[in-house]
Amino acid sequence: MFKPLSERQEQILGLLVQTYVETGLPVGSKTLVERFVLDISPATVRHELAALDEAGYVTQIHTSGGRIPTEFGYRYFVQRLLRDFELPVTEQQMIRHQFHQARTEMEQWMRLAAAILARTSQGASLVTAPRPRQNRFKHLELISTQGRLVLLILVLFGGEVKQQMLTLAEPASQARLSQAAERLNALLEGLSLGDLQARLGQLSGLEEDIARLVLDVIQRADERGLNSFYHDGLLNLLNDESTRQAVRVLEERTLLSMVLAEMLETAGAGVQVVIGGEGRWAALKDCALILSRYGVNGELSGEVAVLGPTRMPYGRNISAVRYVADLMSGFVHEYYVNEPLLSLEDPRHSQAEL
Amino acid sequence: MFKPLSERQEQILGLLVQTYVETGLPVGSKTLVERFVLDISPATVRHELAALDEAGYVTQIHTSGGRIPTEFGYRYFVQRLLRDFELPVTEQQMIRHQFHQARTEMEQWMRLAAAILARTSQGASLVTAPRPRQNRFKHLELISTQGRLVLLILVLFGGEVKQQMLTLAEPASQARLSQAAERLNALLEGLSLGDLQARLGQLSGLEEDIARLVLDVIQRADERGLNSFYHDGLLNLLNDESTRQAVRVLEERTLLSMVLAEMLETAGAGVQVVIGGEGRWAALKDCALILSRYGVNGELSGEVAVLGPTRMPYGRNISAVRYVADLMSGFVHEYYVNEPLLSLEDPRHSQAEL
DNA sequence: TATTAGCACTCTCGATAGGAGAGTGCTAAT
DNA sequence: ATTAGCACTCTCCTATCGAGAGTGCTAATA
Repeated sequence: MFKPLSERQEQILGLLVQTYVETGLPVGSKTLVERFVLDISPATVRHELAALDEAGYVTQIHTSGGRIPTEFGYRYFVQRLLRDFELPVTEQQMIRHQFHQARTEMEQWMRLAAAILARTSQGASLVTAPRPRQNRFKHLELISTQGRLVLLILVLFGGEVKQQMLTLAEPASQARLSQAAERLNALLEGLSLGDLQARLGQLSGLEEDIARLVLDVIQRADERGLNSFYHDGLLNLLNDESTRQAVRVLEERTLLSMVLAEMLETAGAGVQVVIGGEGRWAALKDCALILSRYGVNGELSGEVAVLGPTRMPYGRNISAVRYVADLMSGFVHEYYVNEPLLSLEDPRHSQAEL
Repeated sequence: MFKPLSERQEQILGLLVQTYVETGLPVGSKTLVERFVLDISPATVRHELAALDEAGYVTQIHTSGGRIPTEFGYRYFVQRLLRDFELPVTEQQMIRHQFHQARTEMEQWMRLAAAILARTSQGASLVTAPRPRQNRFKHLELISTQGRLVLLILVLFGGEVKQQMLTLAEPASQARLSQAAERLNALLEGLSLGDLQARLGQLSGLEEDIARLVLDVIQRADERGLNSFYHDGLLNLLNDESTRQAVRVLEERTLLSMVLAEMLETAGAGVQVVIGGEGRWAALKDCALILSRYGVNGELSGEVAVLGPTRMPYGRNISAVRYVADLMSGFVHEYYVNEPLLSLEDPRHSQAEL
C-alpha cells in the first residue's frame, strides 16, 4: 500500500509532520535543516521533499511556499513513523486520582472520561456507554402512574436501565401489574431478542402486550445502542475554520452513529485512527478521529474517542485514548463482569486483555 | 429605572435595534431615514441619536461610524418596545407535527424540543428535564448482579428513574433483596426527604442501609436537579467571536446551573430575557438568554431556553420559546399530573387522551 | 423653538503597491 | 550523490490613498 521510502525520506517526513503540527505553517527545506540541525544541506532536503511530493506524502498549497502533509502523509506518519510515548506520570496520577474520587456510577465515569480527554487532548472528546453486543433481558418492573398509564422499567444485562411509558388497553391495579411483572421476570430472565420472540407464544393478554413492548425496546437497543453519550471540549475546537466540520460531527448524532458503526465494522482491537478525507470518511473531512473500545471484547463494550483537526498531536492523543480506555475497561470488569482483570493501578494491562 | 424617552426617540431606538440585528453593522442617521422613509431629516435623527447616546441606550464603537445598541438599549427594547408576534402558522403546524410523531417519552421530547428551538432560533437551545420542586419516593427495586454488588433502581414521583450501584456489607440472595424492596416500598411510598429521615428509625439492617442510600440519592436529586439536559444548535453559534462565550456557558455545566438558578430565583412566570454584561451576568457577556419554565408551577417544572449573541432576533425567539414551553407544559400535564390544563392548540388530543 | 441644510472633519474599508522573507526548481561544480 | 548558487515565485505585512458613511456644529428656516 505504501511506496517504500528511504530512511532519510522517512526522517524528513516525520520532522515535517511534527513541525507542521506544532506551528501550523507550511514547512520548507531551510526551516527543517535549521530547526533540527541536520547534517545535510537544504538543497538535499529539497530533493527529498520533491520526491515525497511526487509520491503524494506532502503537498504545497501555494506554488512557492513550503510543504504540508497530505492525508496520506499523515497516515504513513501515524502507522509507521510514530513511536508512542507514555503520558507523563504526574498526569497519569492526576487522572487516576480523579477517577478514584468519583468512582460510583457509570454515568459519572463517562462524564469524567469525556472531561479528562477534552482537557488533555485539546480537542473534543466523546464517550459512549458500555453496552453488550446483544442485549439480554434481566428484569422488568411495572409501576402504575395514573389511569391506564404505566411506567415500564426494563433492566438489561450489563446494568443498562430503560424506561418507557405505555398505555394499557384497559386499567389494571398495581397488584395485577406486579403479578404480571413477576411472571415475566421468571419466564424471560437471560433471554436475548431471538429467544424472546420464540417464547412469545406462551403468553397472552396483559403479559403478552408487555412482552411485545419489551421486545420492541430491546430491539431498538440492539439496533442503535448509541443513544446516550457524553461529549466535552467543544471549546477547544473553536479556533480555526476546519472546526465547523468537527462540531457538526458531534452535534448530528446520526452522522456520528454512522461513522462509529463504520469504524467498528473494520474492527480490530486497540486504538484506531481515522483521518478524514473524501469518499468513505467524507463526513470527517479535515478532521481525525482517534478511537478505542473499552470493556469486555464483544460482550460489553463502549468507545472512547478524540475528534480533532487533521492537524493534531497524534502521539499524545493516542496515548491518552489508550490510557483512558484501559482504565474504563478496568472499571467495567470490576463492576459488571465476574472475573476482574489484573490490578487497575497499572495501566500496562492491555496485554492481559487478549 | 429608565429615563423616559420621547415617542420619536423610542421609534428611532426601535428601528436602530431592528436594523442592527439584521445587518450587524453600525447604523447611522442617513441609513435609518432612507431605510424606513422617515418624514424627518437625517439631521434631526442625529439629534435624537445624540440624546440616546447621552442617555446610554446606544453607543459608537468608532468615533465616526454609526451607532449600535448598548445592553441597556437592548433591555429597553425588549421590555418596552417589543410587541410580540406569533410564530407563522405553518411553522406552528410543523412543530406540532413533529411532537406528535415522537410522543412517547419525555427524553425524546426534550431532545426534540432542543432540536426545534435550535433550528428556529438559529442559536443554541437548551432543555432540562421536568423535575418536582421536592422529590418524593415512589418505588424502588433491588437487583442482584454479582457477589455483593446490587443495582438499586429508584423511581421518583414525576417519573424520573435513578440508578445506583451499591455494595452490600454481606451477600444477600435475590429473594432477600426482593423482600426488602417490598417492605421498603410499602413503608416509604410518597415520602419526601424530610419524612424519609423521620422514618429511618423504624428500620434496621439491610433495610436501613438501603433506605440511607435512597435518602442520599434523593437528597442529591433535590440539590441539583440539573444533571440531565439536552442542548443543540452549537453550530449556529460558531460564526463570530462572541460565540465562544456562549459555548462556554453550554459546556460548563456548573456555570450553567448557576446562571439558571439565579434566573429562577428572580422567578416570575412567563418568558424571561437576560442580556449578559458585567457584574451579575458576567458569565453571559455578549450573550442573551431567553428562558421559560414549563410544566406545573412549583410542582413539576423544567426550563426551555435559547442562548445566543446579544444581537439576536428577540421577538421571534421569545415567541418560539413561549410556544415550545406551552407545548411541553401540555405534555407534562397530560402525562404526569391528574388534572389537565385547558385545551392546547389542538383540542383533539388533550381531550381524547383522558 | 423645533427642524433642517450645509459644511468641515473623522474614521473604516477596500484596493493598490512595494519590500522582506521564505521557498522552489534548475544548473553546474564538487 | 550532494551541494552551492541563482533567478524566480508567492505570501504577508505595511503604507498610502480615495470612496463612503457618519458626526457635530452653525446658521438659516418654518
